[in-house]
Amino acid sequence: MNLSQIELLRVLQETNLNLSKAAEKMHIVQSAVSRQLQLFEAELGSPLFERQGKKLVGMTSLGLSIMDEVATINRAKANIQHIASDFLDSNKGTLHIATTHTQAKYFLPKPIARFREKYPGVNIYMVQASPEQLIDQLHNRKADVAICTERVDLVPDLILETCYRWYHSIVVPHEHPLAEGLITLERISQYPILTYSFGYTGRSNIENAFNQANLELDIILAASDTDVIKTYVRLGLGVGLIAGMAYDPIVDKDLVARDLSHLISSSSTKIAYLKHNYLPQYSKHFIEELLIAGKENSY
Amino acid sequence: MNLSQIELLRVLQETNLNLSKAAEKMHIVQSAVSRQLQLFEAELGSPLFERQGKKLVGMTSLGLSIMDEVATINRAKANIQHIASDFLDSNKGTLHIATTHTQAKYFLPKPIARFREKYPGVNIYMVQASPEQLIDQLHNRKADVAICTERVDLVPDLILETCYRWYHSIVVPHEHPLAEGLITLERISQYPILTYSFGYTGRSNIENAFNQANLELDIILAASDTDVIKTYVRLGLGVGLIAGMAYDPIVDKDLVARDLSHLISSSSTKIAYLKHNYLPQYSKHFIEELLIAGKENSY
DNA sequence: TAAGGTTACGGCGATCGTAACGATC
DNA sequence: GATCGTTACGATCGCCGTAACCTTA
Repeated sequence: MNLSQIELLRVLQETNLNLSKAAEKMHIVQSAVSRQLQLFEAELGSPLFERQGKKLVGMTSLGLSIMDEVATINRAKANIQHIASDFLDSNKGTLHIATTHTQAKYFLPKPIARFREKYPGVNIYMVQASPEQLIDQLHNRKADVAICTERVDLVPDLILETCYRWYHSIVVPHEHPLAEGLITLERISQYPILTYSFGYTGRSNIENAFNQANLELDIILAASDTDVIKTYVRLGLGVGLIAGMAYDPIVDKDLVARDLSHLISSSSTKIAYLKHNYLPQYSKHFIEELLIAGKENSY
Repeated sequence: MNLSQIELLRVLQETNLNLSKAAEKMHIVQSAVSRQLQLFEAELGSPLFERQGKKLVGMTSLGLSIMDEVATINRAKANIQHIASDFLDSNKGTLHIATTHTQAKYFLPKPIARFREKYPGVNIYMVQASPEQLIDQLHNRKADVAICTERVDLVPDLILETCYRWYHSIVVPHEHPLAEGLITLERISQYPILTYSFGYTGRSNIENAFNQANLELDIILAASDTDVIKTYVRLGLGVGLIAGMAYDPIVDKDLVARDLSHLISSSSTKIAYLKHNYLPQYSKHFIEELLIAGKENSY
């Protein structure tokens, strides 16, 4: 058994059990891959893959039952390499952050600024993506840390930390009826709504609140991006239902924000990163900064 | 990086960083080990070991920080091998049980008999040892499962399952004053005591009970073995303070057992096995049998 | 000087690449 | 015949063992 054989198993999974593709990925010729697989199976004493003729069409139960261990070894190997390269120059490196537009624009600026002060040598790459993509980014190791609100529960091999809690608000032009008076779900539901796309920024909490009150929402625009929503609110298309922190009293002074904390339950923005994955010191520090910034926030 | 280099790191730890001993353990010459270590350090870019002259005297912080991953890889590798050899003939194999005398004699016979009925092809090796040794047996992979009462809490990388709870009893000859009347700690403390050695079979619970009552015990004999205790009780040396389940109404009919459940808090016998360690199907079944037998017991 | 570690060098074996072949769609 | 996998064979590179050498208790 050797590490390239272990790696081969991983690559084979990624290539739908195609030996030729796997060989390409591993920068060796296909025949070498074929032999290595045979050698490994011979060493273990029984096949790891089901074959139809010569084609690999699936894994044997033995193959399946060792894949956990295979993944563990590959993870640990990558971790060793990261730890070592990290050690060489501990304050240089790259931090990959995956997040959604709302977080990137309204929450991250402060913690990122603080982080850059402390680690000026670390390059920051920010990837914007949908909540589901965020998790893929982590799994593909394209991101070290993800920050988002929805769809991150119940994913195993992720570590989740609640960063901060916040409430939704509505935003309307000053002359809109909802700019005045007591806000209720009933009143809101009488107007066309502009809010986040499904799966974004606490959208599910919005759904739940109105569903429970047996009210239907007339969502005429769904965007993944608060700025788009605000733009169309300004045009008078309807009521913007956005994250409270996305209202800026200065920039948005032509709009009125009304807090909905009594109507829609709080959403929590979370920090997610891979379990069993080595994070360099500066990444851990960044997470610290996020948590601190989260505590300072009170939207 | 390759698996033997990873293994080398483990072996070096076990040999107090002695390259020659490590080479011996790995069945290669010392110069090969020296070179492999250099190659690995070169690959990672910085040394893993502190050196005084040429001698290895400790690990660098890099070395220390990768040892977790190293251990993980070694574990996973061993697991793969176990899973595979297990797969070859799933109902043959060997089950190594580490336990103390009391468990071996009074608790294990029934679950082991049941286990043998279901897996007649599995050889059972039982190692008797002190509670501390039990844990070493697990870590050294000399045992798959350990069953014992004391000293197993707070050890990381062990999985613990409570098997059953039991109480202490005293045993005395029929003519002894304690054979009659209400049993109290005060009464017991007036006689010479024969009980378990320190660290064995709930001994710490005994200590605690008498300490809290501000009573001193005159322990004139401490054995790791209930039979020794009973033998000397028969000779009239004093009061035997033993695990309740170690009194056999038939074999020990010349002795009287008095329950102490109202005086000494219950002890719990636990099943311990290594986290992250592959156990074959039959071993898991054995643990099931232990839990079942534990539930049936009511000492 | 014994014990532990490094360096130099030759040889062997593991693994790769080339290439021809076999199977399956 | 295109794709995918296996087998054969020669070449290469990695790794081991021998052996001489260095260093420190």
